[in-house]
Amino acid sequence: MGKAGKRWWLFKSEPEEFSFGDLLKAPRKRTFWNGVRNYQARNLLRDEVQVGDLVLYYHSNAQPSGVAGIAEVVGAASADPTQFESGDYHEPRATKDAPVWFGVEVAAVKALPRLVALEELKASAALAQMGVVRKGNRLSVQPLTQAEFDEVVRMAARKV
DNA sequence: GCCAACGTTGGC
DNA sequence: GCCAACGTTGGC
Repeated sequence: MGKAGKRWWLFKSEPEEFSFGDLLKAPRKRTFWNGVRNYQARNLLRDEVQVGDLVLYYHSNAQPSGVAGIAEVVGAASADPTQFESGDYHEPRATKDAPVWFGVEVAAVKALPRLVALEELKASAALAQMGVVRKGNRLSVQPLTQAEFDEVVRMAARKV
């Protein structure tokens, strides 16, 4: 932990659950990124994602799926409160002293001028290594290179 | 709704 | 520790 320098990430969210538009409408355009229940994604949130990092906000299970906006990490990892509540996100093994699941606070930076669909991401040679275009990659928190992040932003600025 | 890909669980 | 069964993700 305690890395130097900004990093770049892609966070997936189903827009029916919480879209980028919902984030823009949220108080102070912020939300706590909760509900991650995958250990690899949790480890990234807990150990790697830092305040100041930039996030591509990806809509999954959407028509079409793709990158909708840019967000920024504004709060360091803390226990996901939903693990202590009853319901789908409850985690019986979690205690306040030893939480199992973590989240970070994110804030909307801006919507992209247009959604960059998964189909376009797949068609870009520059993005061939990006996790989301690779078959079977279901991680909801994925690291990006700065070049990948910048390329998606550039694509969004171009007409289709 | 289908199903491929992957993660998790649990019997042994 | 192996691995089959099961559950989930997410594109299509």
